[in-house]
Amino acid sequence: MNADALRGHMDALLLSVLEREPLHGYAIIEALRERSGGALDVPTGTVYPALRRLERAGLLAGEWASDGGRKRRTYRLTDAGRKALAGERSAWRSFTTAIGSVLDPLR
Amino acid sequence: MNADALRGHMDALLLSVLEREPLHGYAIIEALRERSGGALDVPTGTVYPALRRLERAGLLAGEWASDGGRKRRTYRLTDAGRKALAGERSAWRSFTTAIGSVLDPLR
DNA sequence: AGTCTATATGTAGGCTGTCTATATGTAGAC
DNA sequence: GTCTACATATAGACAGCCTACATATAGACT
Repeated sequence: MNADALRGHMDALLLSVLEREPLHGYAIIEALRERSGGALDVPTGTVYPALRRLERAGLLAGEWASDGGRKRRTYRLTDAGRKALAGERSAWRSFTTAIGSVLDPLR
Repeated sequence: MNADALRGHMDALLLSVLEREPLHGYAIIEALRERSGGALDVPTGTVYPALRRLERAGLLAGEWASDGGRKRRTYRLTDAGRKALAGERSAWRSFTTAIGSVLDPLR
């Protein structure tokens, strides 16, 4: 997976994986890997800053929790985040349609 | 169309639009707009440097031509470019499958 | 006791490709 | 003589993803 290709789609991925249940960063990385069948292996240096960014933007709400001695920051979708996710899904469809119409010789 | 979303897919678009026939930069921009039904309106400041980059990489071959007083630089796919296009198409499919598997709730 | 792996978060700095803004010039319509 | 379409190009800004590094706990294994 080319790194640049992910640009601008990271937000959609993070919001989407948090749609069903709140998760902490490490679990999000695993969820992305599992859901994509191993294709998406996003480095921590990408995910943690992105989560903070989405939190600052009000799309996620983060909260510290403890599991034994380990500290986790669990994120959940806010209402604004849920709306943003709908927008991201719609944008994704437009995007794939547009690129596909150029790339796909059948259309 | 979000600018960042295009990142890493510009090469595929340019190679693809040049697959059938050689075109010059301005015509490429129009072709992208037409093929995508207006969704793709790529600025000149993106296309011209990208074409030069692809030429440097050996995927395109450019040649100056004149139509009356107007000078055009027409680009055609090289053999390497044709191979690269096949790779880009394959990468595009993997990419949409991966993102789709996370974004699309039906899967 | 020491090492290793998995779990868990985070930052600094680099890279690179897309964008905005600007510059230059021809052709043709009005 | 002005406006729009055609045509190419560059400088600099910007954003976000990456690599590399730093830190720490838990548990297994030797």
